[in-house]
Amino acid sequence: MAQQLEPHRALGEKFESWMQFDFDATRCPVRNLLDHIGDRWSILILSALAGGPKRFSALARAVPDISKRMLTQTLRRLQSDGFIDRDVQPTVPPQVTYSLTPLGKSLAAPLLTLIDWAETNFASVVEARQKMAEAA
Amino acid sequence: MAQQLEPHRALGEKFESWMQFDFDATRCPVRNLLDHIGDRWSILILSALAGGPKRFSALARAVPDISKRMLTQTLRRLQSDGFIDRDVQPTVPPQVTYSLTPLGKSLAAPLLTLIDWAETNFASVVEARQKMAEAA
DNA sequence: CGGGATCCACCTCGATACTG
DNA sequence: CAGTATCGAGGTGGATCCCG
Repeated sequence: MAQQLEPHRALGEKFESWMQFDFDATRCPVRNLLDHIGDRWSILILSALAGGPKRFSALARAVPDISKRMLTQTLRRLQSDGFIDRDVQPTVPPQVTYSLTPLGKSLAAPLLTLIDWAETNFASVVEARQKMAEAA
Repeated sequence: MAQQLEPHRALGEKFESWMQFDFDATRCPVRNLLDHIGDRWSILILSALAGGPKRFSALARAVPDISKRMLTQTLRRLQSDGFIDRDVQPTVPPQVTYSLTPLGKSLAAPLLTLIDWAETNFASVVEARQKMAEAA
């Protein structure tokens, strides 16, 4: 067990040709995480919830261009992964509040680090892209 | 300028119905970054290069289940985004070495933080998922 | 060795309509 | 308010073959 957990940093000499071995991405922690929250919406939802519990409609406003379909789907996924809690108040109309679990909060920390990077370095990124475009 | 840069954390009261305003994801730093490196491979490539410059075939070994097509495509993208440099030695056979630019290195830092999280919390994640599955 | 070009299967995702 | 159901376009990405 735990035999092949980090092939992408330990460059092996055991692989000779193109991709002929049984690499299982689901057993690699990084790949596994990325396969679950590496889509377009999960990180956004998690970071929105990092500010505190929010209702379905509040999340929809926080991520303006997400559809109800994708919001629901993403929330279900994050819930089944143990990152968020879903609290339903059976009132009329119903109120459903989502919040981070302890595990979710722990994940949100490095995510917010990444978000901070994006915000503070956005100008540099745009500038770099323009320079690369000019060099064409 | 910079008028609507972070709608997903500042929950506004200015949005009343479903998605009828001109939100441009490319102008949001977080969305912009995610749209560029939020695919299945970019983060893996960047983290592989964080360990130092590597050649094409070395990267292919580092990310075992990527195809040449996707590796090339991802590298081109990261290059045109200013995250990596491409150095071609016109020998026979050719040697092409990729390395992080300063901007790429700066991005790699928060990425490695995330990767660390994945590796140290993998067991907890698996455990959480099993508990959620049982509760079905 | 390090690609490029082409073809095509999947499958994610948005749009739309309906519901308790 | 907070979803579910269905349909269909589009884009991602794998497979394969070729090249300097």
